[in-house]
Amino acid sequence: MSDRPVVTRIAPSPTGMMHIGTARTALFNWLYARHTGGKFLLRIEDTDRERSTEAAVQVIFDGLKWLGLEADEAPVFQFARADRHREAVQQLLARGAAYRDYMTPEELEAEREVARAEGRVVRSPWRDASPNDAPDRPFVVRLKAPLEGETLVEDQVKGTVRFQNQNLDDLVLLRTDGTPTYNLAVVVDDHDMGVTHVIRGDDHLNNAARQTLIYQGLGWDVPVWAHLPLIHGPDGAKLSKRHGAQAVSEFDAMGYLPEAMRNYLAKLGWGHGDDEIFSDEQAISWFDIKDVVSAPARLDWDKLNHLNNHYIRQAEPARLGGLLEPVLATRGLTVGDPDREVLERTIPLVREGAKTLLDLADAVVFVLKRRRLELPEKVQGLLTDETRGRLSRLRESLAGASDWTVPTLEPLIRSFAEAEGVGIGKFGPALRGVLSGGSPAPDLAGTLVSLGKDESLGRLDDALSPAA
RNA sequence: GGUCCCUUCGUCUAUCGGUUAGGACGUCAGGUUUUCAACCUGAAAAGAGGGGUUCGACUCCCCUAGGGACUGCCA
Repeated sequence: MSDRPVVTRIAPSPTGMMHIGTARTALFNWLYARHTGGKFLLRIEDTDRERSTEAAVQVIFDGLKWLGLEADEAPVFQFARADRHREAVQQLLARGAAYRDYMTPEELEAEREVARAEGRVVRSPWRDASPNDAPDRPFVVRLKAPLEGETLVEDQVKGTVRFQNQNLDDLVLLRTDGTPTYNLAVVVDDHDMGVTHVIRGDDHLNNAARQTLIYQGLGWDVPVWAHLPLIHGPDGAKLSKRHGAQAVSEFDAMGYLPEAMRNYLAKLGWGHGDDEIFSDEQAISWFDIKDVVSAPARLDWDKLNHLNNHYIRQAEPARLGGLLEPVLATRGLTVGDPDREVLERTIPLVREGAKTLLDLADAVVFVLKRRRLELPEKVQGLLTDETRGRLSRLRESLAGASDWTVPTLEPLIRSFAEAEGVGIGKFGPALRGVLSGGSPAPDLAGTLVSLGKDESLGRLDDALSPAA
């Protein structure tokens, strides 16, 4: 089976949000499939009928799409395959690898208590009962797992993990109502989908041993396992709401770029020497599950921000402008057609310090303001008679500028300051205030270029003339 | 309680028995400076503890401690 083409999968259950840990698991599966030239599949584990709404499923699609990790084939819905799962159970029953367990909930509860006290696993008395003794009451079907010996999980990241079979309980395969359980469904689906490598969260390492027993009961090949350590919050505890974010959609809403997320998530638990920033192509050519780190990693916002800043600086201004529009809309700023061009030339001048798209939006509001600007008191305070005089003289040299670019305006401002016999600090803050209305803005020449000649001179005139 | 996993700077990590234990983020100091950033230079900062194995352990083994997962007719 090792020379079959690689098939990986991500198998989230639709809970209404997509956990960032799921996103990283998807990334690793995707990277490995791409690296080996195999396939990356998606299965929706929607057997919990209460939680599995259409909207919850959509959240998963959206999350994967946003991350750029779309599956190579149409998704498989687990619930729809229940008949197939039951069929597998019939096979197990026929082979004597499973049995009907008639324990009542009360009996089970009691056994659980005793078992725990004795430090052993739950055992059903029906395990070895004759089929003739079957009472007429509801039953579950359990796997008849071996009582002795050991089960080995050959894990690509953890190494060989040994489990004593006496510590492995008889999994419920079919519930009283005849519906299949998770562990059964996973095994049957992975097998049917041709999954060769099961790459998933650490929390399933124990399940791997028990699922191995199901594979063996069915006489199927066991896939290659790879259990990834979980992502923890900055404090080392399991990542949850209070750490700022845990859902993919939240990272989107906070203004992170998908390529930054991919780079960051890839570095969380995997790495390639000293390389910190790398492209998808590089990650794909370098990635190997064997190089995944076996210790859990903590989410580090500073580092994510650093990477996001890098990718914001790399991105096409037009694309960033498009991404900014919905963000700006939440601030009540609509972007019209002429604004798009303005935005596109402004973004390169202000993006240096932006860690997120939210920061970028802040950096860009000055250019979207409409005249006449309201000047905050701080700015008005700067407009002394002396400074007004200076600004109006500057206005004249600006009006005569040969062209409206940074290379022209920058020296123009410098020589103006020289001619006035003062430092730029003498009028720069006032100029900026007048042009930006007190909002953050780039350096002076950049601000002028962003606004354009007409708008710049207009704002200057507004400030220098008495309010209407 | 039981089973299993994990443990290098604050954080993410490199090291595959022999290194001044490297890089990145962050931090601190300095520089640049018309705001906020960005940027440049430099610095501090790590092998959980204890036993082994070995000429030699961060690296291999054992124990302890700490953290985590699982222990459902949830997934």
